[in-house]
Amino acid sequence: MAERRRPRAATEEKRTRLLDATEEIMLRDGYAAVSSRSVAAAVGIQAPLVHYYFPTIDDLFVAVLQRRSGRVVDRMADALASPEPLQAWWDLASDPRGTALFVELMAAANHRPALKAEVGEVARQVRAMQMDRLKTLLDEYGLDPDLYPPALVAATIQGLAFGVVQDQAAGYDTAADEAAAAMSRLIAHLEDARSVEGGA
Amino acid sequence: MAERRRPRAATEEKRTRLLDATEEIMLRDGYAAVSSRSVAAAVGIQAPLVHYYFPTIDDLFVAVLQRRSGRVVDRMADALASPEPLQAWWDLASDPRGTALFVELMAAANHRPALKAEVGEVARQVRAMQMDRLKTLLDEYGLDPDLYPPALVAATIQGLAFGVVQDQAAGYDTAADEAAAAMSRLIAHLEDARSVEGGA
DNA sequence: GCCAAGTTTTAACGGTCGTTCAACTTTCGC
DNA sequence: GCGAAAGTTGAACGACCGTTAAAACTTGGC
Repeated sequence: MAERRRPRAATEEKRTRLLDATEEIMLRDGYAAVSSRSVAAAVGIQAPLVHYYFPTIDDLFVAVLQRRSGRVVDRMADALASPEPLQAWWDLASDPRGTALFVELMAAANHRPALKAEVGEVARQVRAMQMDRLKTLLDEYGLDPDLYPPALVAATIQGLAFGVVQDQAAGYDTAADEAAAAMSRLIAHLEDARSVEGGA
Repeated sequence: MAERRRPRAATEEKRTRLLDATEEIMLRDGYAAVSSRSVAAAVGIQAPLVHYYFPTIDDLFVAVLQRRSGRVVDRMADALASPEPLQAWWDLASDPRGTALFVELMAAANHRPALKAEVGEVARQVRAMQMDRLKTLLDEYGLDPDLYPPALVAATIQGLAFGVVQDQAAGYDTAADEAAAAMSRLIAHLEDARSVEGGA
C-alpha cells in the first residue's frame, strides 16, 4: 500500500539547495530571518514550494541541524582517532562557520521543542565520544584524572573554543587571539609530551 | 532651552516594570518573542505606550542589556576583590538566569548593530578586569603565566561556565554536573594552595 | 480651579509571517 | 502519446509586527 512513486532526480538536489540557502540566511541575518519566503527567494522559487519539501519551518531547521550534525559527528570521530587527537579536536572545535551556525541553532532550539531534542541528542553523542576517548588519553598526556576528569576536560575544550571563536567572529576586544594562541601552545606541549612518552 | 518639565514620580518605576517584563519574555520565549505588543500585554498597557518609554525595540533591548551589565560589572569587581577570587568568579559565572539571558542577548546582538556594540563593550570591560586581576593572582595560585596566561585562564573560566550552565539549563546529557563538580574541586584546590602560601 | 505638560489610548498604516488550497505544468513509466 | 504522479504556482486566510498620529486622560504647580 501507499505505493508512492519515486521522486524525480532533481528533487534531492533541490532539497540540498534549500538547506544551503537556509544556512546562508542564518549566518547572515540570524535564524529569525529564516522564513518560507526568504528561503524561497534565495533559491528562486515561490514560498509554498518550500513547504512541499519541508512541511513546516521547524522541519527545515531540524533538517539543517541533522545534515550539519552528521558531518560533525563523523569529523569528531576522525579527530579523536587521529595521531594528535587533542590538536585535531581543537581545530575542529575552532571552526568559525560551524560555531556561528551552532549559536543560531542553539538559540533557536531554546524555544522550539523539536529542534531542542535534536540539539540535545547531538550534544550527548559528541560528548560521549569525547569522554570515552579521554578516558585512555588523559594518562598519555600525563594529566591526573582525579583533578581533570574527562567530563571537565571535554567541557573545557568545547566551552573555551566556543567563547574564543564567538568573540573573534563578533570582533569583541577580549584578547581572544591571545587565548587561542596560548591554547595552541598548551596543546602542542601536551602532544609533544605524549609522543615522547609513547614513541621514545 | 528645551525646559522639559520633570517626569512624574511613577514613570521610573514603570520603566523598570517594562524591563522586568522584557527579561521575563526573553527567558520564557526567546528574544524573538519580544514585541511592543507582548511586552505591553505583560504589564497591562497598550502597545504604543511602550514606544513612549523606549522609542524603538532596539532601545528596549539595549536598556535591558545596560541594566543587566551594570550589575554584572559591579559583581565581577566584588568577586575579583574577594578573599577567594576564583571561587567567587566561578559562582558569578555560573548564575543560570544571567547566562540564559546572555544567550538571548548574544544571539540577538549578532544581527543588531546597536546591541552588538553594547555587548562588545561589556565583554571588553569585564575581560579587562579579569585579566588585570589574574596578572597578580596567577602567581599566588602557583600557575605558570607562560603556559597559562591571563587571557587563556579568563577565557577558559568564562567559556567553561557558559557551556556547563547552558547544558544544565537545557537538560542536555553531557555530563555537565560532573564537569561542574570537578571544576569546583579544582578551584577549591587552588584556593587552598593560595591561602596556605599566603597565610602560613 | 485651571492649564500646561506628562501620560495613555484608539485607530490605523504598510508590512511580514506560516500555512492551506486549488489550479496548473512538467516529467516519468508504460 | 497518454495518464498519473511529481512538482510548482497564484491567491488568499488570519495573525502578528513596528511605528505613527491624533485624540483623550491625568497630574502637578500655580
